[in-house]
Amino acid sequence: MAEAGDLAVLTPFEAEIVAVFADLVTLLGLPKSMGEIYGLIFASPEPLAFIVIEQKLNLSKGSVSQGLRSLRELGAIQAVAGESDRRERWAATVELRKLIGTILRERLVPYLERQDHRLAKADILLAQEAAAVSPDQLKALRSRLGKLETWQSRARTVLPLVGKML
Amino acid sequence: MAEAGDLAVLTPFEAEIVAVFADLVTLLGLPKSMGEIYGLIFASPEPLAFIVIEQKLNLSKGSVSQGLRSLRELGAIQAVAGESDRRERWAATVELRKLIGTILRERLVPYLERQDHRLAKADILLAQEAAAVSPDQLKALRSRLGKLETWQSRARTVLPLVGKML
DNA sequence: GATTCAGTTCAAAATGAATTGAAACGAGAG
DNA sequence: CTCTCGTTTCAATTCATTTTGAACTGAATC
Repeated sequence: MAEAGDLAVLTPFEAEIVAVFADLVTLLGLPKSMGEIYGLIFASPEPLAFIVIEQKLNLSKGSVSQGLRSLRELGAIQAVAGESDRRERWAATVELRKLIGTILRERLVPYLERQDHRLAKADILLAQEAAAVSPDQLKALRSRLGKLETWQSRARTVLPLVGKML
Repeated sequence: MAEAGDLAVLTPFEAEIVAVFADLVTLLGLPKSMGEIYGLIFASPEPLAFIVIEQKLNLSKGSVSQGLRSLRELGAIQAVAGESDRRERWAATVELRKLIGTILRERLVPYLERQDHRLAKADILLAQEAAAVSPDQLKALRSRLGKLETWQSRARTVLPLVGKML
């Protein structure tokens, strides 16, 4: 797609794929630059060097370095044995199931655990504070807490399922 | 749960539920204060007045006003006919299916549409730029684009489904 | 019709996250 | 051993978002 001397400019195709991932990543609450970097690598048939990414996306060295690191940690990209020079080249992990799985695991699982703790604690606290409210109100509160627990357990069952389907 | 003169302090139970929603809302990329407000209302057997929310959560009038407005727009809370004084009282919409449905609709649907456009455009652009890459590379790119389109269509089918299950 | 009160608005401040860029690093070449 | 080149690190900056608070609105009360 890109010719040798054409390092500094995104092709329209690349730009579109970059936008796709920038948007996805923003939705997930990750830095946009990370999505852009991944998108560019994903849109490239051959592995890309650091400087190419820096120039095409017009990002600072720092951002590129950080972004590559995070993507590596997520398992979204891999280093490919450099050919001629000493520069590293980066290729996309195309199995996105793994990628999405990792993101879910890193964000959603800790989230669900925090919520589990809180709901368990809320159960205890409600029992302790029960005396302070009327029986009717207590019943209403218990019902609400029950609803929260129901959602929580649904989320727990649905989310791994979704992970598998995608 | 709260007695008449006890307006300014969260009970431990309330605090826990507030934290549950603050965290949920943060995960969804909405302002934390919105989650706190909803959580407090959700944790209350009777409708709450503006000033109670302001004091218990220690938020500014501005935040409370904004938060209540957003929650109203989302259908997460409703005004309840004021009894004695002229203050409004707010009650939680406990059907969370609707709430979650609304959030999904407002965030995910527009997102999916943007992505649809981009992928369609990318298809065209790839055809236009086909000449610039080797046949092998072109094949690889087409395959990647195809993968994106597959995920996209899976997301389109899975997400409404999840909305119904939760 | 003036006053009080509940709530809203919006410009400015605060916060927090992402990005930058300069310095440091370290591997390899000479 | 020193120099160069590619990359990383991290403190400072920039940018976006949320929060604040003072001024304002409008409705009910006197």
